[in-house]
Amino acid sequence: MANETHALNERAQLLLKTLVERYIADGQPVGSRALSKFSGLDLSPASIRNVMADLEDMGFISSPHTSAGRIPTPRGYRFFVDTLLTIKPLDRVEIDQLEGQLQIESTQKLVASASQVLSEITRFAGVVVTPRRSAGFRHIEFLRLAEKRLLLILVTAEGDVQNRIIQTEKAYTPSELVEAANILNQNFAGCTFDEIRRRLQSELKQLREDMTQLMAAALAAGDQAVTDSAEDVVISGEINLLGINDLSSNMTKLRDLFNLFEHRATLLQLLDVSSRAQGVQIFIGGEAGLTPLDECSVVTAPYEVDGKIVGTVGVIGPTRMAYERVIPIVDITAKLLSSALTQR
Amino acid sequence: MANETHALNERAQLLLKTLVERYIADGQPVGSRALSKFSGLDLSPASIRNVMADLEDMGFISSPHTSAGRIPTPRGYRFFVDTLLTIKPLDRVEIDQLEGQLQIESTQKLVASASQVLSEITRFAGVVVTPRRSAGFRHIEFLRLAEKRLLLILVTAEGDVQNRIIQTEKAYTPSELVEAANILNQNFAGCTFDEIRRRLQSELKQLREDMTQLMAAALAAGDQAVTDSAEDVVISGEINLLGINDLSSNMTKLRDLFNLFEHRATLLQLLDVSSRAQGVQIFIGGEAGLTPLDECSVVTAPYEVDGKIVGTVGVIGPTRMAYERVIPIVDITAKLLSSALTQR
DNA sequence: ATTGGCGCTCTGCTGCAGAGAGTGCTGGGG
DNA sequence: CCCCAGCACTCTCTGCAGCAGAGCGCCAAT
Repeated sequence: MANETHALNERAQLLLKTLVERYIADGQPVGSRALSKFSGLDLSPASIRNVMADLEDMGFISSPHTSAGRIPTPRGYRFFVDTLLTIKPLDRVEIDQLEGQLQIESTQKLVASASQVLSEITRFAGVVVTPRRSAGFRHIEFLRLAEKRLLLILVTAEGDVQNRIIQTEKAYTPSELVEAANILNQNFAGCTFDEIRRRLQSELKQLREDMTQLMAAALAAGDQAVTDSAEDVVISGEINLLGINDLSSNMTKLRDLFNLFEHRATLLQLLDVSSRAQGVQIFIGGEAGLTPLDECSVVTAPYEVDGKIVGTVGVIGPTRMAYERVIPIVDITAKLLSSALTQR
Repeated sequence: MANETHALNERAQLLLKTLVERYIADGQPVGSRALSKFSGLDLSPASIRNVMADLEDMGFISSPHTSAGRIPTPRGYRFFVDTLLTIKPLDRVEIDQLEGQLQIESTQKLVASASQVLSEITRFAGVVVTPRRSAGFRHIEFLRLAEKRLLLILVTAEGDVQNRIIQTEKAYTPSELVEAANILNQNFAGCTFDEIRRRLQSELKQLREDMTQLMAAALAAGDQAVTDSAEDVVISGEINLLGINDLSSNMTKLRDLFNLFEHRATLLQLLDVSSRAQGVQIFIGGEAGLTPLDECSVVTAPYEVDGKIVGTVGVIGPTRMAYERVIPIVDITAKLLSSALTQR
């Protein structure tokens, strides 16, 4: 008995597979009768019951109460997705549809639309971790708005634009502004902002005093750009989860879940794990160590720019989800995102 | 009887007031006994019952069933907030706290933080309609990223910055880019984009052909800027509403409500009404004509820039909310927002 | 006009019985 | 040794009845 714990013969596997499939399909505990009908095995319910008892002993399924059918345990789901699941690839039409909804105008829009399309197509919540980037300096521009008010425009090496309005103590002439911009553009293009800060400090004496305020503003904007380019999580379609019976039956749990969504840092930590692996990863129930996700699963896949992993896309839905559908969707979305980002 | 319909004597008013207050406080239907205890009127429950019957006839209160107490009808709430409510102004500390949480770095952040602070302080959902602005052209810049890739930076008259990456067919030289920018900057500063389009069209022949693609891109960015500066609604703290029993007992209604939140246009329409009036406005239940808001109230106030109303702030919560607290909060927030925006 | 008292009504809880679903177990057959 | 029909058992769910609690409406007395 004990040495059988990890040996699942073919029949048991097939039964587990159909049980999980049936349960995912209609959310009701699955009884021996149903299983004997749908397994295709031509076994009587009585025989099936024996196998089910074994599966229960091994911790793959459990019964909510004596006279109900069986439902998969987290471990059962785990085994299911790891070895039993047959995923059918998306057909061309679906991929095109997916691709068509990505908005490639800007990185931000791309990420936001990816998250949204994931939520729309799966009817669960879509999440995307924004790309990690190392903001470097490329170009700066000072624009006169009013006598002592300037618009500062800063372009990072990655092509992100940062802009802010600054109040100055002195009224700069256009040529002074051009000069200040030139100093930065010609000497520091390609540098990180820390480098610029260091080098400016050592060369500070050589700068006219009225230039320093502009330089300081530029560096502040640069720091902001660095902060903005830090990782963040974009979530869409949380509302979809309101409609899922598995989750919304328990109001307190539902609230915990939504609180988690507001707590970006925690979520980020979870999703970052996924970016260390290749390909689609699945977290079932509280596997990630987060209690609010008890009844949820998270399906993630990393995406990359120029072959380097820079972020993660994913879907958060009930553990009872159609994995064979969600997995390829997440997979393809990650790939589409990668290629869209690499093109730019 | 009939001519009494609109005459509420003082006693009836006091009783209605305490009834609504008690109901708001603990959410239970209020019976005659409770009312006789809390009204301070030294009347027996039996007498109170008579008055309550009158109030029910007049449509101010109703009973969920025979042997329950009474709860206010929408009309009862209406009368309550219009004539019975005594609001206590916020004390200095609360105002300072409110003001301290507004982020004045940029208009966007300001609006977002206003919405957030409203939701945090009331524990309901905060909404802010972004300021109406008429995007005009001020300045443009073309920046070379790669051989056939440009970064276009467009500054509107209001100081908003629009930027986008464009693929060009031809590889422009830096001087060509400067030239294109100059054409626009020198001839069209201050114009609307429609004007620019019209005038460009008539002068098209005089432009070198290679300039037209740049101009087209500039106009496209301009249109985008106009679109971006259109009104939009920022909502925060929707999650708070999950915790409200009045709302979350009814899953379907809750979902309808959250769907409404996603449907910006409808919400915008509702909130725009408020910007036609001066001061705080209150919509009770479905008064606004939106069924998803049946159990909700919306408290709004317009905010202004330089004396002109440009948007609306507000709170969406259950009809059973502490109006005497929410009203001054919304009021002050609108004022703080006005002054923060006027300063810039 | 106010009020105490009485009867009425409606909800919510509890206990109970019967139906339905599904299991575990046992003993007989291939 | 595997399979399976049959049977007793367990648990949930539903409907029903009874009962207590809360509150009202009405009426007659003050």
